[in-house]
Amino acid sequence: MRAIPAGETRGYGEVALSAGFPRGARRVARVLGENTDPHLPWHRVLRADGRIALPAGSAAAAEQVARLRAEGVVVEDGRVRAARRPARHALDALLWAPAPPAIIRRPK
DNA sequence: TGCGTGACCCAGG
DNA sequence: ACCTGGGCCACGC
Repeated sequence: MRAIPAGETRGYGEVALSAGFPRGARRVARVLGENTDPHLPWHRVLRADGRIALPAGSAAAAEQVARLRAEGVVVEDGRVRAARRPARHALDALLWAPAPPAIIRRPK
C-alpha cells in the first residue's frame, strides 16, 4: 500500500494481489478498518469501480476525499475519475502474465 | 460446528 | 450506470 505513488489509487483486490493474497480484497478492507497508523496511505485504496468504499457521508469518507484531493486526485460524487486509476486490464495482466508472478486463479 | 456480516469483486442483464 | 446473484475470506457469537 505504501508503494502506491501519491496521486494514484488502487483497488482492494489489486493491493491484496500485490501483497501475495489473490482474492484477498476483503482481507485488505478488514486490515484497513483496524489500522491506526496515520501515515499509512489508506486513502489511495478504492473499490474496483473507483468509488470510495467507506459509507457515503461518513466522517471517514470525507477524510479520504480530503486526502485524495490534497494529492491532486479528482474526486467527484464519491468517485475517482477513471483516468487517475490504472487501466481496467491491469489486474488481468498481472493474473495472466506469461512468466511471473505465477499466480493461479482457482477455477469456478 | 454453524451462520451472519462486511472499507470486496465480477459477470450478467 | 445500476441491480443482482454467486463467490470469496476472516471474524465473532
